[in-house]
Amino acid sequence: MEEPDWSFFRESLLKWYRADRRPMPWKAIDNPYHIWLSEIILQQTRVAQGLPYFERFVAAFPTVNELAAAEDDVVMKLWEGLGYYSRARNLLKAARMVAFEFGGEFPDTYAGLLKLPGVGPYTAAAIASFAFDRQVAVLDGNVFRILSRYTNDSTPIDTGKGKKHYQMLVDDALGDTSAKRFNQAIMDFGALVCTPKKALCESCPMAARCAAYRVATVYERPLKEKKLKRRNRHFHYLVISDDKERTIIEQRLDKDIWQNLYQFPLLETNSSDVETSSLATHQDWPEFLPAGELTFVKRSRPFKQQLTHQTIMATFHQFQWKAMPKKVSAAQVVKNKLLVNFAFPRLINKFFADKSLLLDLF
DNA sequence: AACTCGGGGGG
DNA sequence: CCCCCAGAGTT
Repeated sequence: MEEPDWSFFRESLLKWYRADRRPMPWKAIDNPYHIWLSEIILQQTRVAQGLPYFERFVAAFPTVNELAAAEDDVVMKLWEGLGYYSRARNLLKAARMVAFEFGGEFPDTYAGLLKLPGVGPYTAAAIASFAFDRQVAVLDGNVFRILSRYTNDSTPIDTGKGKKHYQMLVDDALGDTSAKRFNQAIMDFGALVCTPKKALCESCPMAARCAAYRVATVYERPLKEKKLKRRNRHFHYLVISDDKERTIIEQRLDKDIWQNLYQFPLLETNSSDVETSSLATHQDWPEFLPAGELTFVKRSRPFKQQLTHQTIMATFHQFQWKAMPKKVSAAQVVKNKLLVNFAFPRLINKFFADKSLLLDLF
């Protein structure tokens, strides 16, 4: 096997690249706060999906010091709907670290950045190069795909060995050109030309020396060795309102999906085929809820939410409780109009959006 | 090393 | 239905 021609790769890439191919608001200005924020938002997230969130965060918190002073729930609400909520929790931790321990200044080295919560190898390299012009190459999904194709490499990318291997390759590919420019270029190239499914090989400037293109294995690269496992879960939410237009919600604090978000009191069962009347005998039925005082109102259709590692089927059981106390255990009794201030999973917001189900409780 | 953490877009 | 997306943290 012949040695990959990295100088050809590099020169073709940089010749192809222009900053305006994918305009992004944080590209133009070397503001470490903006660059850090954008990189956290874009982890496992498409630019089109993350962009509005970036704009809203910058508008709400123009500086890292202002973000650091924010309340947790406010940040979670801004993050609502974007997924991977540990990013929002770590975002706030890191902001407070920068603001209160580093005097509002981000670390300006790869190793220093790596110590921030939520900043791993990719993000540290991205910030170090984009904000501080450090000579480090990024290794993200685009880079795995491009390099495994260019070298027709069958090394799986989802192992420790694979990650080290491709880090070596991208370091070779980078050479001594500006990492700041190279990193932008290679990720734009992956998003616009060397895409996962319909790559533009016919107009690719590197096709002449792309090993996978030569032997028609482009769509077999990169290789993964692990298979995805999914589990099914069945949620039954208790939507309990009173005649003063208040509803009971609680915060998810367990180590599970949607940590720190809010929800209605939840019962989980082994199937969706459960009578509403049988829920009162569920072992997790809240102690503060006197089943006898609840008037059943309506049961929703099943709502399906497909996540990466689980498929969730949810049913919403609406009840009326006449003599609802002001506080119920650790849960909260909230005016319906104020529910918009709390961050909910998409699944629950879909229920809110389906007004035909609400039957003038909301 | 294996597992878990969301949600949306495209084929 | 599947896979992938400017990955990271925990076990």
